[in-house]
Order: sequence, then C-alpha cells, then structure tokens
Amino acid sequence: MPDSENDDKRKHGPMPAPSKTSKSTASAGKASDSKANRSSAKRDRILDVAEQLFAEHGYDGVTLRQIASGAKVDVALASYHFGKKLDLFNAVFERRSAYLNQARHEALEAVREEAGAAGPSVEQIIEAFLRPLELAQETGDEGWRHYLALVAYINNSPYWGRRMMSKMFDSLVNEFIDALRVALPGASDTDLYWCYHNMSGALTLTLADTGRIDALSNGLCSSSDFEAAYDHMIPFMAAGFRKLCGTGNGA
Amino acid sequence: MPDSENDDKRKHGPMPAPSKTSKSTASAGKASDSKANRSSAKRDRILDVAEQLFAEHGYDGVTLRQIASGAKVDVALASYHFGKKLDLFNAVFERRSAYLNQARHEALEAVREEAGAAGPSVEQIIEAFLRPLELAQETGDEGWRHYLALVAYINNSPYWGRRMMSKMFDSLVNEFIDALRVALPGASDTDLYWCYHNMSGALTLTLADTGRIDALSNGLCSSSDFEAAYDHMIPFMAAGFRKLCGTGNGA
DNA sequence: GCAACTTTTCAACAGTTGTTGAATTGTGCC
DNA sequence: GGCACAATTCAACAACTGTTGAAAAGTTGC
Repeated sequence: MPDSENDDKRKHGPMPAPSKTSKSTASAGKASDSKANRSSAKRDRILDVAEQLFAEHGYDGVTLRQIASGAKVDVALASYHFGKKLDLFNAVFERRSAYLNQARHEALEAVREEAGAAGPSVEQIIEAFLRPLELAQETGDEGWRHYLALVAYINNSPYWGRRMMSKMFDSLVNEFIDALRVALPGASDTDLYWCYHNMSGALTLTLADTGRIDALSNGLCSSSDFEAAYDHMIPFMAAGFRKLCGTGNGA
Repeated sequence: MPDSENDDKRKHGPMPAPSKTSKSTASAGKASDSKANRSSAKRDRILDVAEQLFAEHGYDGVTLRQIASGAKVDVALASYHFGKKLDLFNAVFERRSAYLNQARHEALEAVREEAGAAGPSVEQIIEAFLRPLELAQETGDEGWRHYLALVAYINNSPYWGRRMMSKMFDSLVNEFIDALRVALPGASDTDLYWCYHNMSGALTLTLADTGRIDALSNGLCSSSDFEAAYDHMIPFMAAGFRKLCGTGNGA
C-alpha cells in the first residue's frame, strides 16, 4: 500500500526501458529478440519470482528480500533493475499484458471471420474471451498461471482494481462487449455490463486458483483445471447473457 | 503472511472470549447484551477499523498502528484484547459470520416453506442465498459492507481462501447446494459444483466493490449498488444453472 | 476510601523493511 | 591489456514492524 506519488527523478539504474513502442500491428512475438532487448537472466528471474509471490500473497505480503532470495540474487539488484518496489510490481503486471491482449484480440477476429455475415454467437465470443487464457499449457510457460492469478488478485482488490485493470484491459474488454452487443440485439447497455461483471467475477475466481472448489466438492472439481472450468463457464455464461439480454442469434 | 504455528500459551489479556456458546436455536441478536458481554467501546472500534482496513488493503497491507490510529487508541490495546495480529484478523472475520449464516439459513427455510411440496425454484434458492447480504442497509450498520468486502478478499486469496472459507461457510453452502440438487433433478454433482463456483465468483467480485464496473460502463452501473447487482445476478445465474444442470422445475 | 480488578497507555525491544552509495565483477571494443 | 560501461554484490541507513513488561487510569463492590 504505497502512498507516495510517482516522482520522475530517475538516477541510478537502467529503469523500465523507455516504453518499448510495441503498438505495432501484428507480431507481438514472445520469443525474446536475442541481443537488443534490455534483459538478463537474473533480471528475468526476479520478474518470475516476483510474479509468483505477488500472486500468492499480494503486494504487501511479499518483501524484496523474499523475491531476491527466491531468484538467488542480491536484494539491491531488484532496485537496480526496476527502481522502487511499486515499479517492480507494475513491471510484472505489464510484462505479459500486451501479449495476452493480442492473443484475445486475434481469437475474437478469428471467430468473426469464421462466422461471416451472421456474426459470431454469444458462445463463440465468450470462448474467444476465455480460451486464450489457457496459454500456460500451450506455451509450456508455467509463469502464465502465476500471472493470471496476479491479475485475479488485482481485479478483486478495492485498492488496485479500478486503476490498474482499466488502464491495461479496458480497451480489449470493450471490443468484446461491442461484439456481444451485436450478438444480442436489443440488449440494454446496463444489462450488458452487469452480465459482463458476472462473467468477469467467475473468471477472476477461477484464475485465483484458491483450491476452494476442490475442498467443497470433495475432489470432484479441481480449481487448477482451467479447461474444465471454461467448458462449464462458456455455456453457463452464454445462457445468462441470453436470459438478461434477449434471445440473440445462433446455437 | 504469518508463518508461525499457533501456540496456546495465553498469558496477558482476556483474549478472544472463550467461544461465546452462541449455537442456540433462534435469536442470534445483534443488540449487544449490555453488561455480561466481553466488550468495550474501544475494543469494538478496533474491530471496526480493522475490518475496514483489512478489507481494503489485505492482511499484510495494514499495520496495527494504522488500526490503532484509526480507532484513536494506543497500539498496545489491540494486542491486549486480541493477542497476535493474526488473532485480530480472525476475530474480525468471525465476528459477523454466525449472524450471516443464520440469516441465510432462515432465508432458505422461508422459501422452502413458501414453496411447499413442490420445493423452491432455482431462482428462489439463489435469491435466498444473495438477498440476506443486503443487511447493510437493513441494519444501518455500514460495517457490514466492509465485512463482506473482507470475505471477498479472503475468498479470492490463494493463501487464505481455502482454509478460512471452508471452516466458516462450507456447512451453509452445502445446504444451498443440496437444495439446488433437488430443484435440478438429474444434475451431476460435478456440474452443480462448477455452477456454484461461477456464482460464487460473480458474488465475490460484487462484494469486493472495486468500482471497476463503474469505470467500464461509464457510470451506467455502480458496483456499490448491491440491489441492482443481485437483480441482475439472480436470473443470470438461474439460467446458467438450468443450462448446465437440466431444465429443472418452476418459473 | 481502599482494594481487587480490568482497561488503557507509555516506553522500549529486537527484527525487518525498502532504499542507496560505494565497491566489485563481468563484458564487449579497440 | 586497458577502457568504458552494464550488471551485480556489499554494507549500511533510517524508518517502521509486531510485541511486551511495567506503569497509569478507570471501574466495581464493599
């Protein structure tokens, strides 16, 4: 819970790398571009460990020394690379967001193309919203699960939620809501946003991966089985949208 | 993020008051029973302030000095009344849980009686699950909103979620799932639990009251308007349950 | 009024926190 | 090999953390 405003006097390290210009059109590639990138093995390890610990214990529940220890690195190195603790937190949050937004955007474009003039169904839109989140098993990078749990922590936090989520995800979310508005003609915006709120909540709890559903169901359901979660979430949410926003088309 | 086990050597203060025996039948009254109760004005103020701050910033985001300062009380007083910081956290979490469980249980019994032999509909069951949470405006006690935000924080936390929620709410949640199983004949338990998971997630994000839906909808929806949230949540969730768990009866 | 008691404050502790300046190591270049 | 520079460690700082023992203030019963 930091209370100071951000000051711009940068003095020591290389710092977050001046706003990486990645608003290009197509390839937000994930393979690091070898040499030109501002990176090092230890720097990445700090990000990885911070990602995991922040996701599990929150911003204030993690110390820089725990992160440094987990990354097998001196404490000062985190400050050298990222500046303040809050800057490290932001760096972790922003590291994967562009790639994720790109993946979801492309998934929506894909179902748009597939559906043709009729436009995609509610199910197709929701599927495009959720399935890209399975990129943990796709890419084999287990860090994605930690990142998504961190997004869940932030989204559910009264302190971080509004400011951080809006800045990072509002643009993409509005893309999906626009698509849903078309798929559900006659729906009021109020209903549409409340429906999205419901879906976002269910998704958030899924990504948090707390293990509660495991205990509650006596092992019938596993909170870490995202595929099963989405299999159940897609028809569930589609039915909810249709109930509140008229019948809509398709399926 | 405390890492020590609980030790039973109680030495100084009066401590959490020996397990208040309130498993009686009917009246879990909220009016404090004047003299016999282990309470004082300052002790209650500590609980109130801790409730609000823990809900907003999480366990590690709040210091005992912030709580004491907010309650206009010396730091040591929190330790005197509650022992360790973690004991205070638990005391805050447990303070209102019995009353809430009772209110929800009675709401479920009420719709059971109202529905008669046919049994309550999915909508009625979900309504009985949600509406009692509006007791903030009913009782006029604004602390309820903070408490519910704290429950949301805990439920969404990988660290606290499983252990604390299960101990406090599993019994009641299973009552509702049992009722839903009856209202949705033929439903598999797996589907039933995943549906509950979806509803729980949407509810959790609602209770967290982060203000994100306000920003996203440009003010069309207000995250602090629980009544509107439940109005939209009840038909939404009922439709989702029916979609995944067969058609069911009623409405 | 004084004695037993609970409640509250005061003062201090040992340990931990984020941060930083200086020193050391590593790396590529000519 | 030496030079510039980035990466990393070392050592230390002032501030803050939860906790506690002792003292003070408040309350109750007689």
